[in-house]
Amino acid sequence: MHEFFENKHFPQEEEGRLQDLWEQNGINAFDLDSPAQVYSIDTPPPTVSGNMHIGHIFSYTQAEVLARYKRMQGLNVFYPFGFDDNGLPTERLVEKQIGHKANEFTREEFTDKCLEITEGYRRKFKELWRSLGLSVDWRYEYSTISPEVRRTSQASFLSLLKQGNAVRVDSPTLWCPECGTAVAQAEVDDKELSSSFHTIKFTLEDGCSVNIATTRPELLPACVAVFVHPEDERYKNLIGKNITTPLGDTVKIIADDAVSINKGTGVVMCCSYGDEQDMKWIKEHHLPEKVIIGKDGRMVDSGIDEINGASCNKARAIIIDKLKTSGDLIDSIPIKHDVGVHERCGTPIEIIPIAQWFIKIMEMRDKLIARADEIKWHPPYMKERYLQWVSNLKWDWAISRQRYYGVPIPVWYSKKTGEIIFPDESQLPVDPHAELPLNMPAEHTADDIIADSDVLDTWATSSLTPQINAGCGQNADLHNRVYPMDLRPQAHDIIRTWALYTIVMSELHEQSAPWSNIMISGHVLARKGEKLSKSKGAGGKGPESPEELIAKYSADAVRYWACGASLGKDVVFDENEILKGKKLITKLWNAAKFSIGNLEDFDPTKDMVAESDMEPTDQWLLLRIREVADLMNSTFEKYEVGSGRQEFENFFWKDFCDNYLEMVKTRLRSPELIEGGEKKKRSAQTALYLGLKAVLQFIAPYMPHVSDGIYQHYYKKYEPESSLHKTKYPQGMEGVDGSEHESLRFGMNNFITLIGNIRRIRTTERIAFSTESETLEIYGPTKILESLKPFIDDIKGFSKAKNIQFIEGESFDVKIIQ
RNA sequence: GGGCAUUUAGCUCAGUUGGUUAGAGCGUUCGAUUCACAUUCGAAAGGUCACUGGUUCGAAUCCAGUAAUGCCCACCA
Repeated sequence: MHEFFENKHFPQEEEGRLQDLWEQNGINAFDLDSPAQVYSIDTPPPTVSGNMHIGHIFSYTQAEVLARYKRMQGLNVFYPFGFDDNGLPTERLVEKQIGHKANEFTREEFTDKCLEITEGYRRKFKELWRSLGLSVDWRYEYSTISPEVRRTSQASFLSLLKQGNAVRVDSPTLWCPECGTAVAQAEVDDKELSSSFHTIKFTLEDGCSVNIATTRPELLPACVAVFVHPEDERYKNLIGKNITTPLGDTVKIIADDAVSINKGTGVVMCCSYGDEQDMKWIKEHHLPEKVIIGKDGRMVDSGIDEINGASCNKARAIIIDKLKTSGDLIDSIPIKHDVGVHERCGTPIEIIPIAQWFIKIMEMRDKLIARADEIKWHPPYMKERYLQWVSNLKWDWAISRQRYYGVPIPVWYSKKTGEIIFPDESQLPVDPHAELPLNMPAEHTADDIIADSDVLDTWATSSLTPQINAGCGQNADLHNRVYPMDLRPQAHDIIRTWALYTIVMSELHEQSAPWSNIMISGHVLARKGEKLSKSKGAGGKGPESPEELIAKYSADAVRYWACGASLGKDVVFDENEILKGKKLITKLWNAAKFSIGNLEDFDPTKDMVAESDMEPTDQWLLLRIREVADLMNSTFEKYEVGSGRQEFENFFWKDFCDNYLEMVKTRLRSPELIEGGEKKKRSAQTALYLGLKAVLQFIAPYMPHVSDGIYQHYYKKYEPESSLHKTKYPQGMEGVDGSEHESLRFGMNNFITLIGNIRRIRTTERIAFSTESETLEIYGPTKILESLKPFIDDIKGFSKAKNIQFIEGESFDVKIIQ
C-alpha cells in the first residue's frame, strides 16, 4: 500500500500542503473566458476591528461549502474576498491600540497609523482564511480603503448627488457625542438604562401650577412649548394659554393628539431636541429652536452658567438641585427605560441640528420592498425582518460622518456663493483637503473654496460590494458576467444595514436587485443568550480563538462544526461538535485505508466490472450513492448545508462503513471460499473504487483537505482531474428507472434487517463476532427468503456460517446453530 | 405594544408534502473487538413531541388559542 496510508490518521500538516496545491493549480480560480455558467458570490468583507472569532468562521464556512459544491456542479464560481478596513470600527481599533484618540493627531498622521495597523490585521485575517481552506480567488482581493474602492465609492456618491438622491440637509440629526459624528438610524441600538422620572411644576399666568413629568430636566432651558391632548378634560381650557417654566421662560400650551393622556401627568414639554417627537412638533408648529447641547454632548448656550460646559448627566443633577431648592420639583421616581445608544460605543444618542448628507431612502421604500420579492431569502422568514425594518424606517440614510479615516466626501463648497463644487471624474479618488478641483469655478481661487471635512459612512462603501467585486466599474466584461450576483451570504444582525444598503445602491445605480439569493446565518453564542465577545480568548469564559481551534483539531474539523446548525439559527458553541468532526475525519481516513488496501491488486483502467454484471450488494451501493446525491442536491438547493452534512453522515457511517464494508469483507479477502469468487471480488473492488470516490466527493465541500488528500494519494493516478475539487459531483437518479431497483432495495432491506438480527443474537447469546458457526437458519415468508437468495455469498461471509438454510415461516427470524 | 423564531430523550438537535412502533449524536448501562478504526461495532434504558381545543379514519406535523424562551423593532413626556 502507498506509504501515505500507513499513517494512523490523516496527517494534519497535509492541510497546508493541499492549500498551496489548490492555489498553484488554480482550483479556486474564476475563469472569465469560460463559457460555463457563472455562480458569483458577494462575500462579506470582514470589518477590521479586532481579532476574528469563531463567529466569523461559522458564517463564512457555510458560504464556502456552497462555493465548493457549486464548483463541483461544473459552475464557474466567482468567489472574491475583501476587507472592510476603514470607518469608525477601524478607527476605534486603532485608537485602542495606540492609546490615543484620533483628534490628537492630524488627519494625515492618524490615517498613516490606521493604514499601518490595519495592514497587519489584514495579513493575519487572510492567513486565517487560508488556513481554514476558504476557496476564494485571491486575485480579486480588495480592501475598502484602497484607491480603486475609494474611487468607486466617491463616484457612487457623485452620481447619486447628480441624480438628486444624495442631498445635503440642514436639519436635526442623530448624533453620537462620544464619537463626535452623525449616525444612521440603523446604528442606534436600544439599551436599558436607569433614570428618574421627575415631575416639575410649571406656572400659568393666573398663578396656578401645572405639573409636567420628564426624564430629561436638563433640557428645561430648551423648552419651546408645552403640549396636551386636545380631548383631555383636565387641560382643555388651557390650550392656547401661556405657561412659564421654573427657569422663567414663557411658552405656549399647544394641543396635539400625539400626547398620551395617561402618560406622566398628561402634559409634555417640547424641547429642542429631546426626541423625534420634539422634532416633529417643532417643525409642524413652527416653533423656535433652542440648541443647548453641543457636538461634544456638553451643554452650551443654555442661559444657565452653572450647566454650560457640563455633560448632560451632570447638568441634569444641577438642574434637579436647583428645582429642589426652588420647590419646583414635585417628585422623582427612579425608573429603568430603554434609551437609543450608538451601537459602537453605547453612548446615548442626541438629536442635534447639523447639516449632513443623506441618501433619500424614505421615498423609495416601495421599491426596496418590491426588490425583496426578486430575491430568494434563505431561510425565507428572514425576509420578514427586512420588510419590517424598511416599512418602519423613519430617517433617510445619513451618510456623512465627522470622522477621519474613511472615504472623504468628494466635494468643496464656495465661500462666496455656497455652491457645491465637484471634482472631475478623472480626479477620483480625491482628498478634497489635499487637492483642488480640476474645474475651479469662475472667479474662485484656492482661498475661496472650502473642502467638505466629512467622510462617508463605511456602509456607503461596503454596500457597493457587488459593484466593487464586479471590477469597480472598470471591467465591463466582468460586470456583465458576475452581476447581479448569485449569492449574498451574511449574518442576520446586518440585514438592516448591509443587506438593505446594498439593495439601495443597486436600485439607484443599476435599477436591479443586487443578487438572486441571500443566505443568512445565525450567531455563535458563548453560552445560552450570551453573545461571543471578541475579548474572550483562551483562558477566558469564551471559546478559544479560531487559530487555536484549527491547530488543535484541524481546519476540516472546525469546518464540520460550522456546518452543523440550521441556516439562520444561533448556536451555542460546543467544542464537542468539533471533536465529532475530528472523529469523522478519522473514520474517513480508516474507511479509505481499508478500501484502498483492498484495491491493491485492482487496476481501474482494466478490471472494472460493468454495473449490470455486479453482485447485488455492490449494485445497491451504487444505487444508494445516486439516492444520496439527490438528497444532497436538494438540501444544497435550499442552502441548508447543515442537513446535507447530516445526510452524508448517515450514508457514510451506516450504509457505507457499518453495512457495506462489513458485507463485502469476506468476498474481498477470501474469495477462494466462494464459488466464482475472483469475479465476485472484482465486482466488490469496482464498487469500492467508485463508492469511496463518491464518499470523498460528497464530503469534499465540507472537508476539502482529508477528502482531496486521499484523492491525491490514490485516485489521481487513475483519474483525469488533478484534484477532487475539479471532479464532477456524483450523479443522482436522473435518467435512471428507479422501479428496476425495487427488488434490489427490498432484498437489501431484508439483508440489513438480517444483519441486525444476527448482531442482536450475538450480543444476547454472547457469541464473539469472530466465531464461526455451523449453520445459519433464516426463517420467513417465501417473498423475503427469495429476496435474500441473491445475497447468499455475502450473508455467508458476514455471518461466518458454513451453511445457510432458508426455512419457510410466518415471521422473519434467524437462528445461529453452532 | 408589533413582527419573527423556538419549545421533541438527561444534554444538543433532526423530523421533507399528516400515515405503522417518533429518530440521531453526546451522556448512561451492558457486551464484543486489537484481522480499516488515537478504538470501533452492537445492544439496552430513556419521550404525554410545551399546554388546550379543533379538522381527520389517522396529528410532533394542519388550524385556532394559551404559556414560556430568544431575536428584531417600536415606545421611551
